[in-house]
Amino acid sequence: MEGEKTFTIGRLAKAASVNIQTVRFYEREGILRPFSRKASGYRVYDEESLKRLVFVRRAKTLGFSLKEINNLLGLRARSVEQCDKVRAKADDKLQEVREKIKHLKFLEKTLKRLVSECESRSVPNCCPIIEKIELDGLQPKARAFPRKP
Amino acid sequence: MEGEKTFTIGRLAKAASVNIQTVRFYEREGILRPFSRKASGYRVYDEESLKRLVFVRRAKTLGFSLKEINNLLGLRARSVEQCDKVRAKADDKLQEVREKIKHLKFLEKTLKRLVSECESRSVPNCCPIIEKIELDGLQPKARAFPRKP
DNA sequence: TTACACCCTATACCTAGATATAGTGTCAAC
DNA sequence: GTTGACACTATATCTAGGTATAGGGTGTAA
Repeated sequence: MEGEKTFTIGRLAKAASVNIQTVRFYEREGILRPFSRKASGYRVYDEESLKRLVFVRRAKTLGFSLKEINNLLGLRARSVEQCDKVRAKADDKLQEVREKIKHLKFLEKTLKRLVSECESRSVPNCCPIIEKIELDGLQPKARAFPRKP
Repeated sequence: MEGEKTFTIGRLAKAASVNIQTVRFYEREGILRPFSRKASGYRVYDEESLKRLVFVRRAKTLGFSLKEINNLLGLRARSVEQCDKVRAKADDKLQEVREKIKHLKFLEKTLKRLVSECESRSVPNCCPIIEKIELDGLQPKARAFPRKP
């Protein structure tokens, strides 16, 4: 319990490839507070902070807003009463994540085909137009439960 | 070749659940130009426009910027010379998409576990803390090719 | 032929998410 | 004990991606 590594804000920022101002910004936004402070006022971070920061950045690239990310990270309940609400929220997010995966897989398929057709030179003038391929299949999506009726 | 459905900007926007101003904004940004214009200056859109618009919106939720989306939609080559460059770009994007899928799948697993533990009441005080579960596993990621050495 | 919903351009404004700057304090090494 | 890298707060600025408003034209159904 002594080998716990700590970071200054600068080292944390560097480790996560994030601007140092961004780390302070996240603190103001309530997303990442330092583990503690030194007498001088210097922020002290631990390994958990780093994991959290990396998660936040990654989640951003997946299209989640800071607010959503904060909610994700706050998904827990301390009592049975809260439990149902938390479970519901987690379940909503789960559906959302699955939708994203589905769409990304379609995009993956499309890109894969584009690349392989390019490589095999099987298509005259080389590359097919992605527009056409892409957009079919991402189609209809009659929503079973419209969000805003 | 006559049954081609067309839209006014308002109908297009509605069909894609997008603000009408946003459609004009996308046009200024070079992302979605109307199929044609009426004599009055009214924009005319076709089915392709709708598909494209839906794709743009979807890609946004997957964490792509408008610039990236534009590049995705423009992935094509008209000559063999251009081909290699296009293939390379598509391949880059493909890797990126796969990374996103990977991270989303991890998030999916975590959420799934959270939901099922909540449901089974297998954990005292109901819900586990997502923070801990979440962040392990999303770890290290020593990058084979650092972006900015 | 007017009324109403819809379209046009141009421009202003807004929010999220950072990023930069100014002025000052800390600390480790020399 | 000074110097250089780094930290602090506070505030200003920037970019992306929209969204709203003003002032005016269009189209169609009563």
